[in-house]
Formats: sequence, C-alpha cells, structure tokens
Amino acid sequence: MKYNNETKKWESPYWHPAVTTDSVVFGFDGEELNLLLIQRGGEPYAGMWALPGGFLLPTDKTAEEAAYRELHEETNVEGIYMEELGTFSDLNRDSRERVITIAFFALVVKDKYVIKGGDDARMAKWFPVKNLPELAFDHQQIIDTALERIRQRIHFEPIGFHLLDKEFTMPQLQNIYIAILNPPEDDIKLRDRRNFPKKMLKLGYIKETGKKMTGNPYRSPKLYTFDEEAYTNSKKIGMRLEF
Amino acid sequence: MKYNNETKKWESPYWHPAVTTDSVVFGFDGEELNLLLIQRGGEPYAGMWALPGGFLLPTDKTAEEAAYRELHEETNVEGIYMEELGTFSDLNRDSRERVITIAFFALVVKDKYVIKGGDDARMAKWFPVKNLPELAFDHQQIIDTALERIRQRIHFEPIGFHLLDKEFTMPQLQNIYIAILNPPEDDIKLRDRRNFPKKMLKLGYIKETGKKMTGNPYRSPKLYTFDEEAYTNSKKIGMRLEF
DNA sequence: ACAAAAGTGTTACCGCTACACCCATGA
DNA sequence: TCATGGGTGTAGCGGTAACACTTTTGT
Repeated sequence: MKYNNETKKWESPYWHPAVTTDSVVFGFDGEELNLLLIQRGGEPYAGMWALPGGFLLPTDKTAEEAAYRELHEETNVEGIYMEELGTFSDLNRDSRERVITIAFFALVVKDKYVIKGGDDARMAKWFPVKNLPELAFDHQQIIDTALERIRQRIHFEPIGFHLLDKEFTMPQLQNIYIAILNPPEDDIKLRDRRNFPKKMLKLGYIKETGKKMTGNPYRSPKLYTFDEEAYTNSKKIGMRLEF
Repeated sequence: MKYNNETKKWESPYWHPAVTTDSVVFGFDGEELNLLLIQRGGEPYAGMWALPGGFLLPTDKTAEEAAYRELHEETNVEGIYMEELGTFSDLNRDSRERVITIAFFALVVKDKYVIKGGDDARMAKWFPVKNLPELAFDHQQIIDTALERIRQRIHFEPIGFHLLDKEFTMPQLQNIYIAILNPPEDDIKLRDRRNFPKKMLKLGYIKETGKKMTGNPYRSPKLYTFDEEAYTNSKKIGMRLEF
C-alpha cells in the first residue's frame, strides 16, 4: 500500500481490509475474576462498553505489539502477560467498513495498576466477569472465547500466576482455579482446602517463602512463589496440571 | 476502503495491511502424518515449497471461508475439519509489502482426495511431517505452531477421527496418537497394544461395527466408528482424554 | 508352517478423593 | 472469647501401567 500525496490517501491495486486488535484483560483481586472495559466515545455504539483496542499501524512490529500499545495508551497497564486468542472476521461485525480484529487476552494483577481513562477521555473500568454490561460489536463473543481459552489453558500451563503478585497465598491461587473453572458448589476435589495445596506442591514448582501475609483479618496465610526454573525443567520431562 | 474508477485503485484515508490466509493441512495414511505443500510459481521464493493460501477477498464471509476457498482452488480437498491457528504479523515476513496472515490447520484422510496442482500450474504434494523440504516465508514456523497445537488439542478433544475414514481400526487410531505425540520408543503407556483400546473404549464414544478390515496382510483388525452423539453427551458431563 | 500383526486379562501400585479437627488472628 | 478463615493427615478406592501368550491371515 502506498501513500498518494495528491489525494492524501493510501492506495493499492488490491483490496485490503482494515485490521484492529482487541484485548480481553483479566484482572484478579484475590477473590473474583474481573474484566477491563472501556466506554466508547463515538459512534457506533457510543456510550457502550467495549474491549480496549484499536487499529494496527504500519509502525507496529507485530499485532501483539499493537495490542499492547493500544492497551497501554488507554489504560496504564504494563509489562503484562499476553497471548493471542484468534481473529474475528465476520463480514458485518463493523457496520462502517470491513474490519477484522485480532483478539488477545491478558492476565494482570487487578490492583497493581491505577486505571486511567484513555487520552480521548474515554473511561476504563473493571467489571466482574460474572456481571458484565452489554457490549459493543461482537465483543461479548470475543470474551466468551477468551474465557473458554483460559479454562483450557489452565489445565496445562501455570497461567494462574500471572494473575497474582510474585508472592501469593494458597487460597488466592485456589480462588483463581475456582473462578476460572467455576466448578459446582459440591465439587470437593477443587474446592477442598486440603487437597488443593497437596496437588500444587507436588507439581514441584511452587516454593514456600517462609513468610506470611499480614495485615488481613483472621489467621495469616503462608506466602508462596512460583519457581520458573523448576517449572521449565518439569515441563521438559512432561508433566500435567489438571483438575 | 473504496474503489476509485479513475485511478483503478482501492483507496482509504487510513493505512490497511494486506491480509492472507495459510493452511497447514495434515493428512494421515494409517501410518504417518503428512503435510500438504504447494510449489511456488513466482517470486519471491520461486520454486520453493509453501503452505496453500492466498489473499483475503472482500467477498469472503470470514477468514476461515477464505482459507477453505483457497485450499479448494489449489488442491481439491473439501468438506474438511478446519480450525484457526493464529495470526503471523511480523513486520518483514513478506519482503514485498506488509502482509499479515491468518493461519489455519486442517485434518484430512490423506488418500481420500486426489491432489491436483493449482490452476496456475503450481504443484501440490504430500510430505511426511518428519521430512519436510525447506519452506518459503515463515511457513516452517507456522507448521511448528500447528504441530504444537494439535499435540495440545488431542489431549482434550477427539480430533484424531478427522484424520481417519468413518470406519477405522484401533491400530490406526493408536498410530495417530503416536504420530502426533511422538512419545519415546520405550513409552509403554501409549505404545502398548493392550492399554490403548481399553482406554479408548472406556471413554464410551467409540463403537464396534462388528466388521473387520479385509484385504490387508496378516490378521484382519476390527473396525470401529466414532459415536458423535455419545461424545457430545459425555462432554456435557465433563470428561478427559489424556495420555 | 512361518512370519507378521492383532487381539486379549490380570495384578500391583500410585494418586486422587473424601473427610474433621485444631490453629492463628483481629475484633 | 468469639468468629472467621487457614492449616494439616489418612484411609479407601479406582484407574493406570506393566506385563506375555494366543489367534488370525497371507505367503
């Protein structure tokens, strides 16, 4: 595609679609899974909530970098775990023109970042996953896909740690599994406080720090850390992570 | 993007990238996993092997439909299982202009289709996954991603059946698991002919047909079918499929 | 009859599930 | 001291892994 200085337009002998990125940002507060949404300024869907995102620019090295850039511009989050979710390319997903979007999901510690509105005065806000507002475009569908994806992923990879501080407690970690997998109330194997730590510790890549979390009501829980190196080793051998 | 009848070009005030689709087509012959490649006609990488694919057109309803259309035009395969793999958007993956590709993987019965060359006289050919030629663009990377994906997927979903005829034998199914997961020679749990059928049959969605496969040397193996309905039911309950 | 592949049953062990009581902390 | 949540051990069961011999079929 080339820029024509006379018409002030980009042109090409071939048709090109518009490409955007959208990010499904999950934030965990120790109890509940939350989602970061942005209130739309302009039409269409003005005033409605939507996923943070925007157009891919020729200067973006990759789509993931574009998604990260947009997210950073709009919300302040930084240095986070991101993974591609897939593309959404339905013919009429945007009424203005043909737009395909590359969706990503991100996992963050919810209260690590002060969320600002975007530069264009759009508001960013956390919503509990279980209680989302009505969403613009096909964003609800993208979110559903993201939820399904992290549900699958958590069986095989320790992605839960991205939702927690470096030092975390066993109940927090367990709450992540419960929040993501959402097992029935009477499901003991995931909700039981005795089995969960046993299973996690046996995997061999969670270490006790020897410290305890203070300043909270009731008994102070132990703090653990994720041992990246031990995980890499055990992954080589071939290990599983299921519930 | 609008078409300008005077300049004969598409134009837009905003930059748009070119978008292609590429398909990683796996074909199973009962023994080995194979990959369908196409020999490139023009530059760049003329004469080299590449994944089947091409540009997204404004008439394609979705990217998946575009990938399917291209595949059908170039190779004859039809009515196949396809799933999105992800996008590849590196700044310099195509030297001509900025091209992002949406990659898919497909699973087919290798000898069910007679592979033709494309309309533009390009040749299509099956290669064993274990012995691929040098590939154009970043296609080797896309293939590696696809292999990793099906390795993950086969633990959770019965995708193996898409690689087999409606009626298949236990050793064929087992060979798929071995070909995809590639366990060490001394790994008994996957390679043992006694444990494998037990595990598969216990899952409850493989039925005996009562028939046997004839016309092959040595003892004739039993034929089984995949019971879609039984699978759908057991999935609701929540079942696993691991090795 | 021989060679090659397919079919089949049993046992031991390990890991998961289920279950209840005591401890720490702040109010 | 009371309320709340955190921490811990064990026993039974089920399922997986490991193992060898017989049957079928074509040559």
